[in-house]
Amino acid sequence: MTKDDIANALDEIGTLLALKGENDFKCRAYHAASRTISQLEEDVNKLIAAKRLGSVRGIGEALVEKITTLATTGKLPYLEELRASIPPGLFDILRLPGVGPKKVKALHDALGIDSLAKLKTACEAGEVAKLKGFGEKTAEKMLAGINFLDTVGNRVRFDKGFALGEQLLDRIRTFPGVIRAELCGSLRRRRDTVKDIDIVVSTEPANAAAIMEAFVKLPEVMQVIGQGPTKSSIVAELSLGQSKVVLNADLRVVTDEQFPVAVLHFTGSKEHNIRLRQRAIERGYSLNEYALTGGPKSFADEAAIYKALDLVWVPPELREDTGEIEAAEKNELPELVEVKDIRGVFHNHTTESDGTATLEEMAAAAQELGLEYLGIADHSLSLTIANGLSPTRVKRQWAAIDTLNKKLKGLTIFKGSEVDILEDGSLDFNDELLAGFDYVVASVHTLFALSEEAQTARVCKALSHPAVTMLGHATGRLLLRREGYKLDLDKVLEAAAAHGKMIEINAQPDRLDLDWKYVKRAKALGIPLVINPDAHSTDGLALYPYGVNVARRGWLTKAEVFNTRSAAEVTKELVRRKSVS
DNA sequence: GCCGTTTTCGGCCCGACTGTTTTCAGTCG
Repeated sequence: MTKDDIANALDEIGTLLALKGENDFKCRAYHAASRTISQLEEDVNKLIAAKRLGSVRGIGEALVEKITTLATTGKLPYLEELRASIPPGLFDILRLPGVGPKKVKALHDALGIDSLAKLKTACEAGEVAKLKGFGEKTAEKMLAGINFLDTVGNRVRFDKGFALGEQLLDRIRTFPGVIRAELCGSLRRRRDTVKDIDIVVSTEPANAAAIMEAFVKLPEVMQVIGQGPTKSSIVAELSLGQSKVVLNADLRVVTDEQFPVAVLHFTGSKEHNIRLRQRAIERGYSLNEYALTGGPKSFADEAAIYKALDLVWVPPELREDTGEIEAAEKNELPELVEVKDIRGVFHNHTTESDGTATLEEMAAAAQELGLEYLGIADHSLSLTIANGLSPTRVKRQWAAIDTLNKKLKGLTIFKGSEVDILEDGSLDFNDELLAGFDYVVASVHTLFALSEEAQTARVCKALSHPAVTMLGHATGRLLLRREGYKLDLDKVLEAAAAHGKMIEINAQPDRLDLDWKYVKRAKALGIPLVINPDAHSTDGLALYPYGVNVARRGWLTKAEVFNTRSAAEVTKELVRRKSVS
């Protein structure tokens, strides 16, 4: 059982208990434990073996027992009994906006509703509106929710959400009376996917109503969910080329004095905020979205609020309650890597395999971006679907790179390959050819359906090969579209650490693979990370900042990201690695 | 369910908005 499996089980228990009408704090304890387990940097089995699981914050006697049972037997009778007592269709109903566990339970208890289909029928028959605590509007909203379930309320990729958020923000900043406006929430925290857009604006109170009116009438508005004097919610849409992005967007209006506190509050995460409020209470204050009651009256910026709570300013990407409060207390937060620190990238394709730009065009684009070096890593022989290179074509490409390197000023091209990891964990080129590359990115592109055990062994074996420099897109996931292949990532990270390999943070917005939680674990194991755009075009090269977001969420400093080094340092290190292999 | 320098019970972050009520529960973030 992986951490994620255990975390999913605990999360499910929390939801099942809520649907049964259990004490909300008990449910929250399970959800909190789920988060804690999924973000654990240590191996959960080691914690169990060392009898240290109970010392983890939020995990007490009862949870130690359940987690131990899960981890050692792969099953949990308690969860199975809960599942048997709750119809699975209730989870679907729970997804409707404005419908929580209490309403789901009431519908089930009173009308026996256990599926969206039955709920729809009951709403249309007027049965739901007659229930105590329900009414016509509730029934209408549920019907609307059922119809919109496919488009609204779903998470979207960060880059798409950010595009819509920035567009709304730009428009809001032009409203009369707006003093300051910021994107908050998960967009500001740079999460890989987002569920909504949070925007905070400051103004004189007299302008608030007019700003709300203008907001709900923006051209992007599909639907107005709510409109009050200080808060309005809409469903907004934006066309992005072929695709369309639809998201909820909330706007909060505050005075300019309240602005820094409001931005802090709406940046979240919820868990980070809870810790800050507890800290405020310990100091005799009370923190809400408007002020730190009992403390300083006004704040120049967020840092001043943190200071009042005896903390240094925490970068938004770290605000997940995964140790940042403790680190901020001791002034031990890392100095996070920045986009400007990236001096080159390694995993990129050309027209030789499945890219759309030639070697020369890619080089020109890299120079345009101000990069010092560009690694070319086209696909290897067996990946015929991507026009993988034969050894002959590889050698021809090397000659082309040598020629280009003589001509170029200020840009070094490195000779790499994205070599397929074959089924048995061996590599798709022979050792002699592999030795001729400056570096090798090893990736899985086939046989996604192998068992976890086989897949893990396959990747770990590849990592033991002396020619391999780094592991490409570790899990093969496509955000919101495809799960990664089954893999014990903790074992993979340990193998990478043992063999001194690097791991890529694939910056493609639909991959962002390695996930930030594992980036943190890789950091703890001392594994160097490399931010790669996996570019298949000149435009694709410019995607690496999305990988920087992941690196920052994984607490990485400049020194922990290999491609922040200069071309000369990179050359030296790649040569050194080849000499020891 | 967890937790403890107001310790083994009684708390558990805080507020806006909606729809149902007639003072509030539920949901959301």
